[in-house]
Amino acid sequence: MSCPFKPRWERRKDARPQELLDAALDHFVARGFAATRLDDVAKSAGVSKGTLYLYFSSKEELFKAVVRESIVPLLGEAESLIEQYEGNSEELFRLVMTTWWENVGASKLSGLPKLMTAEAGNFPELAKFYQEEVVDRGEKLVATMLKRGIARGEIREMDLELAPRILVAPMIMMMLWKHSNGVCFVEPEKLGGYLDFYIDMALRSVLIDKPIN
Amino acid sequence: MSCPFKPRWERRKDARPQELLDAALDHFVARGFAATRLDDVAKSAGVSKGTLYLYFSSKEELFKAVVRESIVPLLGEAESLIEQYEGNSEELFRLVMTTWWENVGASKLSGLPKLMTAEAGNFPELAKFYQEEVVDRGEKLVATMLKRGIARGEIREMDLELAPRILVAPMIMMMLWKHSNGVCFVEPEKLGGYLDFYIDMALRSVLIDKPIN
Amino acid sequence: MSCPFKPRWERRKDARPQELLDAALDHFVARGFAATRLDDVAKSAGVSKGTLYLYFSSKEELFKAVVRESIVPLLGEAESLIEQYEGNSEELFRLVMTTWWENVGASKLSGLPKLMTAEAGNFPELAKFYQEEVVDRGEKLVATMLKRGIARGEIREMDLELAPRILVAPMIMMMLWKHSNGVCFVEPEKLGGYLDFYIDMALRSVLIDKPIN
Amino acid sequence: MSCPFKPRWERRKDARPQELLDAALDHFVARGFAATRLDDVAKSAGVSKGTLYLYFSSKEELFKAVVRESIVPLLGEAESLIEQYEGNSEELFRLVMTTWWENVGASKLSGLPKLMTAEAGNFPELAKFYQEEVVDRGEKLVATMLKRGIARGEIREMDLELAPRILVAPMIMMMLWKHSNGVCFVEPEKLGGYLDFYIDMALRSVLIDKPIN
DNA sequence: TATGAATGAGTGTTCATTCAT
DNA sequence: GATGAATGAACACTCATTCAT
Repeated sequence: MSCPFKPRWERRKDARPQELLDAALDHFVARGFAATRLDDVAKSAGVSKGTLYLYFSSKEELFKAVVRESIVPLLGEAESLIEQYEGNSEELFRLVMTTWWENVGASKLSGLPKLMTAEAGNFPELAKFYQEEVVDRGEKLVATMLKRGIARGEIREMDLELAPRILVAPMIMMMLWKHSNGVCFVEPEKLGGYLDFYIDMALRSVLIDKPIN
Repeated sequence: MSCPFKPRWERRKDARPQELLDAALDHFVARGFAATRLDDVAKSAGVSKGTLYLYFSSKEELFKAVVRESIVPLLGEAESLIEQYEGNSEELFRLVMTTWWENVGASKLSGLPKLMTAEAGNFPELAKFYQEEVVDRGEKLVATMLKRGIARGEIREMDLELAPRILVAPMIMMMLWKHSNGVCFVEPEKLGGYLDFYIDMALRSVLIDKPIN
Repeated sequence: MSCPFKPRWERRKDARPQELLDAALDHFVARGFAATRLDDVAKSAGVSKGTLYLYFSSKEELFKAVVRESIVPLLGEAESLIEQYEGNSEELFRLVMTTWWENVGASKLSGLPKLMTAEAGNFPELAKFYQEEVVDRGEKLVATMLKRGIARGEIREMDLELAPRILVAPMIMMMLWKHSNGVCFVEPEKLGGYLDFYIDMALRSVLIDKPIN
Repeated sequence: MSCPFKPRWERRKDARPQELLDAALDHFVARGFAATRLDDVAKSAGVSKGTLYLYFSSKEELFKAVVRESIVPLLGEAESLIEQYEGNSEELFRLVMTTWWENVGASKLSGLPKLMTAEAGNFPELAKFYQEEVVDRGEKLVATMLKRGIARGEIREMDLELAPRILVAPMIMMMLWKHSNGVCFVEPEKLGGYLDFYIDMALRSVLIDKPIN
């Protein structure tokens, strides 16, 4: 709280290797919590299984750390971007979503939604954390963007509680596709097309003057 | 004999499989494949663990059966509905999505997308099956609806490969929300609001003449 | 005891189907007691698994019955044959062993030694029964033969406690070979050669005047 | 530390496999493959059940290892003994068989024939391995001994394909007796008598000049 | 008498967790 | 700190046994 750089969850070691979390994220995203073997995580990280326990007291703690550490960098940039932006709503929405996709969707962080979708029921506290730190914050961010557009007369009036989640849904789905091998498979090179199309559709549903594209 | 509580052995073989699949779907959706214990599934279905093996040769086969049996009846209705419909595109879209939500989204079948999202990586063949029998078929259905609207001059020209998936994404997300306890939690009574809002947004993004609503 | 035709173990049903015992013997011989599934035995006999329990109260009882019923016809003939025989020892030995092989070695009863070898440790009472009814009786039979030969001056003096078992060993081994697929495999058509050779060897070791052959 | 009772974790990895194989051999010989519980094997070896899986990937692999590791040291000595021997055939045969009995028959390795007899049908590949590495090699060894005796004019001409197996049969049977509790039971102290008697009988059947004994 | 669906104890196997080194 | 052998609870799966029909 008073320490601005220390997240609320306790670090056991300051030098807690990021490699472990990286390796763990890969496996958790690919196979889910239960099906992930710590043996495999350890092997991927190039350490022994016992070493994992030097940094995380259990598989569950490792999982929580993976999620929490992954979440940190997610939303900060976008929030400040919106606050400072001076252009019109269409450009802002395009910029935010494109940046989001480049920074998150294209990185391994895109696995988080899949992870939380699959495991929320098994990790209620973690789900709550995710809900607050990502979902709520993300929706507030979009609501801010919409409110700004309405104030500028670029975006029509609408229910600002419902709109963000519906508006963002396709973006989330695109991240799920990336990690649902075979289901809703989209060739990586086509994802860009989906992104543009999605932005276009979203703008058409909120802008007063439809974009030309 | 006259006892109102049927003794265990009196259950009919014909009724069993569906009871088992129902119980299994509940557990698989709630906990995922690996974390689901067959003991629990059996208990939920009111049978012993051994009985499961009379009907499904392994946990994996049970899982596959759950997915396959759940989706078969899903899409037929919608397909014939579209074929026969004579009204305009807005009404058709509203009808299809509302019906879909009532039949699928509001039932336990809504758990399937979560299941496949979480487990696709662990069951490649099943993922392929799901992709072909559900995803592809569902998208074709939406594409047909759009094509029909374009022909009738009600819907604008658009990329019919990209549009269905983007258009449908919020509907899928709504189903995921239902089963991601805590994450994106939506109070059940609010889901109706989301549904209407979603339909409105979707229509705005495709109709030539915006709906009034 | 007082009933000359009723063996000492109790029959549960007079009409106890021989088919069940036959099928069971096949499986027990082929796979051993523990690895034999009653499902398979039932299927081989063309009945349901439940039917087995109409005739045998447990797998163990079935096994015992198989062994006991199989043993019955084993030794009676040979005993009376020896008693009545009037020729010389060489001819008698040849006759007894050849007959034995034709009646037992060539039939499915040849599986008994394998069965008892494998399961004696798990069925002590059955082992005792087999020991008394087959082994001891068989050795006494051979001892009688030898004693007769010694009295007739055809066979050398020897330890009549040790000799029978050693003398008969190769015959037992030949029965084991038949049922030890792959181990000590002997082509069926060669077994006859082994039989003749064995008889010749045995006679050489006991006759005072070596046979010519 | 200075505690005379070694704590569990201090056992060396190198020593483990052989301890496990020893314990497993005991149980497999006593009860057969199917009836042997890995729990019991582990307990006999003083480890937990899971430890077995550090060394053998399955019960079947453990069984195979037991057989394979047991036979390696079996035949080498006898082969070189025969090659170098300079005395007459009677002495050689006595020496080989006596040594064999001391080294194999009197050790727990004597359980192998029983094991293979009982389980050959369930492990075809293992049976083949045993046949080639033990049975064939053993018979070749005896054939060599006989050929040598024939060349020296001490042993009569005979079919060298049939003779070894028949000649050796009683020795094998003696090993089976040891492990067929109750069937053909021979008091341990009498086995020596059987051995001498067997050697005498065997020699009488092959030597040109009968031994005096 | 015969059936076969149902049971549940038993066992092979996995894997998170521990701990002496 | 790091290791990896060892543990044992947990769980998938089997199969002898039961019993209403």
